[in-house]
Amino acid sequence: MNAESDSHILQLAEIFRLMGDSTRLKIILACLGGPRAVAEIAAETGASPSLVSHHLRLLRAARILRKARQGKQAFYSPADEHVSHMLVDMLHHVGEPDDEQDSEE
Amino acid sequence: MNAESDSHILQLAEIFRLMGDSTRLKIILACLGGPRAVAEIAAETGASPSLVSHHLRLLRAARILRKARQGKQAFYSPADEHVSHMLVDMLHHVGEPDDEQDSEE
DNA sequence: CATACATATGAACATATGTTCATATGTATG
DNA sequence: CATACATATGAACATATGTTCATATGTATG
Repeated sequence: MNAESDSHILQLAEIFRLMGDSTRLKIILACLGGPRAVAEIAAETGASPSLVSHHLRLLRAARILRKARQGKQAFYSPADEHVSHMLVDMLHHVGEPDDEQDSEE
Repeated sequence: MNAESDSHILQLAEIFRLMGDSTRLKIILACLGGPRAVAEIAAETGASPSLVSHHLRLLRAARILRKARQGKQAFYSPADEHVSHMLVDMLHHVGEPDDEQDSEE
């Protein structure tokens, strides 16, 4: 495990950490369909605008979402396609039934 | 956001949460290559056997890794291919340069 | 059955983190 | 420049969580 791969692992863990909170994951998913205003995201996720804003700051800092101000509103959308694609894939995975084998105890 | 998709989101968030710790992510990656004993994982990740064991329990409970006892040792490997594939993909993503655009401030 | 080794577990602790509330900042409009 | 609206920010708090240490459990061997 060299320094470069270790750095990649840390980056990856950071992305997963941010996606590992259901409120934050819902916020990300709400933005997958295109630019969403903070108030829209709050309504769709059921979280307060303040909380959404806090999380959006983290997601933006991690380059998961990008921000675009337009008048009084701020619209957020996915920062790149890597994350979007992966999330769509993962949602499929969760939707599919497990090909699980035995499990002791 | 209906009940089913919400359940999927919670499942997905749980998986991400577990992968969102660098120690745990290293443990998972160490097992991608095939069955690894606890002591091996500890050596490769630099974590104590006790800590590795704690994390392995969580990863097993979440069906991310599966356990196979063989004599005194316990070997862990990926529970299914979904997670393995996704991790490999994600590592590629992190390795590739961003096609980032502008960013204010 | 005693010993040695590998792994697992529980308690304790320090620290990180999600959420709320109050308040500040930014932006358009009269 | 005052008002209204959207968003952002900071402090405070309760709770979750990663790690360590001591100890227990499981398994093979003499």
